[in-house]
Amino acid sequence: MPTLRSDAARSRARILDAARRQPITELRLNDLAREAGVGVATVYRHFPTVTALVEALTIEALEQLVDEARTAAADPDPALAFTRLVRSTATRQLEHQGLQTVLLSDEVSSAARGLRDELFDLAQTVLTNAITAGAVRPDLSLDQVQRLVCGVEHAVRLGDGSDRDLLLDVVVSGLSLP
Amino acid sequence: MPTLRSDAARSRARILDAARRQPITELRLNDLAREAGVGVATVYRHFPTVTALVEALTIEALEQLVDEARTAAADPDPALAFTRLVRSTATRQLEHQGLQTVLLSDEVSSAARGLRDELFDLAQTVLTNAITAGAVRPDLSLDQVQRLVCGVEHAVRLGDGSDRDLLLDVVVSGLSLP
DNA sequence: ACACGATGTGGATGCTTCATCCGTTTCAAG
DNA sequence: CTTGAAACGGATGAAGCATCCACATCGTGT
Repeated sequence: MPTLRSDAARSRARILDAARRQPITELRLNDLAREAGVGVATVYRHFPTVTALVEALTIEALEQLVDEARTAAADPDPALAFTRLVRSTATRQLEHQGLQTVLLSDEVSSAARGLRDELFDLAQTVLTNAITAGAVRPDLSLDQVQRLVCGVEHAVRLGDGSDRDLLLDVVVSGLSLP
Repeated sequence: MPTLRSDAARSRARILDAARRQPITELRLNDLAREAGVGVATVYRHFPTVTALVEALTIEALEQLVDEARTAAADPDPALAFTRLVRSTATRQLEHQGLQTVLLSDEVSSAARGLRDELFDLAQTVLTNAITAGAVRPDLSLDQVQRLVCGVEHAVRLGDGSDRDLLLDVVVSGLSLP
């Protein structure tokens, strides 16, 4: 990746800045350009697709999530490690609406893909350990757990977000063995 | 509601027929008109908004769901009644992608609203009974349960749909008290 | 049977949004 | 300072959406 020219870096920052100021669902690139004080073409040059822009907005959160996953994986108690990881994932996904897209989409940059792969590796280990320890239902794959977390995210978003912990708790206890 | 003229009825049927042939997410009304062999205006006259069309497509499923809810509510075992209702709701929602929209949207016809209200009444009763019987967590509202079901639906859709029962079971056991 | 008002039809049309192209400007290396 | 490469911006065309209105069809009353 070649170093960015100074004006290009300035434009990029302005675009990301403006993008952060509006809900991710109504990202109209044309308006975004006006908002950021740059031309439309500039937006499209920096971010060829909407997904690319979303990825740039959420890569930081993804890094943070990977960090938290590492910490969770280091927890000696497999059950605790699992619930911590699930909670972290849900929390980050709720804070950054684009994260789910990046985690599921195929058209992400190699940087995001790298982080995602690392996250999945960690999560797979944590899940396997939790199952081995008898703390979590053994009939679920990582993919299924991940999708359930996305489902909870969806459920929380349908409300005002205040019952995040409660809904998450329902699913976590559903995943756990008594 | 005045009786439909014969040609109007024919057009309406054609439109609904064509609409059923494509995924609800990509309902482009213009193409739909061509597909159905009618003019664009005809589509818009019969169904002023996309939601109106979706509602027409799913009202039958909604009626069926209300029926199932009545049956479930009649079950003498409160716990069984609850899980049956949850399963019915999830199943119907998965079969008819538009159902969730109709259940949550504000801009539905009075017919749909009536059915929906009846469904919610039944569901509220079933939930209250299940809680009273000690079968279900007492700290959840009907709205929260409904949203969780929508969440499961979302999770199933993210996959190929084959693990519907499994994912649903996770949430149901999360809702249940041991 | 038929005439006529009411109801329904179809596609041309204008409007909004999206994304690309290309002439002009800005940067920074030599 | 010169120069070529990189970036900029807005005009532009393509695409979807929903409306409008001139014409066709229905079915009722005579």
